[in-house]
Amino acid sequence: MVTIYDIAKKANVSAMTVSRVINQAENISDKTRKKVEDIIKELNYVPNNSARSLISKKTKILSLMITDIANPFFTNVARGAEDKAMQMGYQLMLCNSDESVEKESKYVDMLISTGADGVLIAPANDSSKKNIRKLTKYNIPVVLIDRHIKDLKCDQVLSDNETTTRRLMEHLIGQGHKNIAIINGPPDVATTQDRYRAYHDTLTLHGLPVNRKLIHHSHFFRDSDLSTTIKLMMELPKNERPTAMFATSNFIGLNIVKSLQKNNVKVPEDVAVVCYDGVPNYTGSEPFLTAAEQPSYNFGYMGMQMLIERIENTAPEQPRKIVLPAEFNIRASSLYKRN
Amino acid sequence: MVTIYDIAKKANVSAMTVSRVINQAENISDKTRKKVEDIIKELNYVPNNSARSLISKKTKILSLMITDIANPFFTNVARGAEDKAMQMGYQLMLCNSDESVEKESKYVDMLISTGADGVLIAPANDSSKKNIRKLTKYNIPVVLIDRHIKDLKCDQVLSDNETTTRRLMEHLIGQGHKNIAIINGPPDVATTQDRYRAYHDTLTLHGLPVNRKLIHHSHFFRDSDLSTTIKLMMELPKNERPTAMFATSNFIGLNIVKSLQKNNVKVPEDVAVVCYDGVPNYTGSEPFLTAAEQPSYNFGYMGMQMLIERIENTAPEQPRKIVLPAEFNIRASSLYKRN
DNA sequence: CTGTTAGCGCCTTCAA
DNA sequence: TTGAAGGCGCTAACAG
Repeated sequence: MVTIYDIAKKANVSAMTVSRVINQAENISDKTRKKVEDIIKELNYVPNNSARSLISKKTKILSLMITDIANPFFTNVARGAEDKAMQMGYQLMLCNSDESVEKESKYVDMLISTGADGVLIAPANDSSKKNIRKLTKYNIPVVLIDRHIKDLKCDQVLSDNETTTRRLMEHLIGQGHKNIAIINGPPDVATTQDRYRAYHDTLTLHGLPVNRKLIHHSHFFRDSDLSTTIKLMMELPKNERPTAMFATSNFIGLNIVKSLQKNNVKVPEDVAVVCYDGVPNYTGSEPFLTAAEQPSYNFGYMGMQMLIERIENTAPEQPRKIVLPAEFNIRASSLYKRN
Repeated sequence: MVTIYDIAKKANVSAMTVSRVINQAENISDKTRKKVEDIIKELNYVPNNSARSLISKKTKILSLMITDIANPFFTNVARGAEDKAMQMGYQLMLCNSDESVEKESKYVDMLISTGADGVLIAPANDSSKKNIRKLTKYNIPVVLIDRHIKDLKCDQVLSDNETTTRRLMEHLIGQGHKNIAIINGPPDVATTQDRYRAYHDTLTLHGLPVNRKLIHHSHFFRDSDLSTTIKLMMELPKNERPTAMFATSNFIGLNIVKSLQKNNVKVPEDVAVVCYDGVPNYTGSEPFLTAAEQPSYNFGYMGMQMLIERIENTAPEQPRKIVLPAEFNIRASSLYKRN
């Protein structure tokens, strides 16, 4: 390994001078700078970040902690985050928590050990609070994306849960639906709670009842069979039976549609479906599912920007909150007017 | 920051003893070990990896260099790579090269600086050789995935380009197609070359002509309009006009189908389409495109495994080559028999 | 403008 | 089984 001392010796200067050249210091004569730079190139010298970090306490390493990179929402988040990180001279560590606070905790320890300069995190659930607290305790700035956590003061990039849910619901109500089911995520996740509240409030606002039998919690995984839930709901007496379903996340929406079809319930004739968040359309054909598409790339990009500003102390002291609106795409799955 | 000295002082032992406890050394009395461990927990001590790396020259950081995490093939590669890395106690750095050797080169320098223990890479193109050479020059093991590079001796996980291409082609030939176009990737990428060769050989083997007018190079990006190419081909005299197209990558396949439809060419009636590699089906409906689906997760998982074995010196000295077969899914886009 | 000294947190080596 | 000294590669602080 080539060190600054090797460079120094060959250039007949001190190691300090080499260090100055590397760090673009001002007070160096052009001659020595040139000489040192030439030798650096000649010997293929690359500075050792471990040594630098030991002194500076900075690693230029950031982390993106998400639940699963294979979920298209997070795939785009990652792409946005990495773009911004690279642009600002940072490297990005990828961590998949799989919705598990324990796995998250392992990563947190690794990140502290590594000396990550900051973490952009979509927390697994409300219990992630202790993981995040641990990070901040070690002075590692954290920016929350997608899911906020109560009583945790930090920058965040969130979806406009209230507006988006309301608009999806009002679309259904406008189509004449009265019994609207909600297939939601796990109860201990912020988005689940916020979207439920907006669901509840919108129903109430429009004078519609909130029926506990039409509320179901699923998980976020791809490919889960919701047949049992659907059967239970479809066997309700006609005055309670849902004619529409609100899925609070992308995979839940897909799973509902699949499970409905599997159980011979026609979409949208028997049951209309709307979905919070979408998925990429990889087919040539028209997408089917009505969805409020989130600007996922920007969750990553803007989150990263806030994180780096926080790290580099160019951010206002007060925690900032960015709320990103969704884009509505009304499609066939919810287009069937009822009386 | 808590250091081993803080622990040592509080435990009335030397820093060395603390270090031994951390590193699970054998020769420590149970009593002192217990005492030290308790204090470590009490003070929330986390070892400083920069300091450790400075001595050990190991960072427990690996890199995954791919062209774009948003391509579903690489999304799954990333998931597989990260799973294996985490399982073996490594962290994973994500790098998107965007098919650019220059961007790749920047990442390489950062990775050398960071002291990455190894790199799993899908090289941008043949010119990536110098980037990889640089890594190996710094004794950073490299494992190639998806794209090999001539005269570069290292472990690799590749697709079975020859067999897969041949089977896709023979499926088309079996359907009665004689003029089969190939919409390939950029010429300087290994998979482009290998798949072209197999395309060429299969045609020849079956006594079919290879027509230069039916050979087109596209790039790998999502959403590119292939209308010009398609028009040119469809305006050929009937005896040369393609009745089938072989797309050598997932997004190319999608772009072809879209562009064909846009130009009022019916798939599969006018032109059948087969595709090397697939995309996730996020719709409830049947997928349309005939595809040889690659076990992308395993590219990442097995590649990572080989990389870690190489790093930890548990691999045979000879470079290994794993060839993963594809799964054939014949679908509507190629099911239309010709005479 | 350039060099010297000391030390970041940890571990290797040797000694007790 | 434990400890002391020295150094990994680099840079802050000071000196010249």
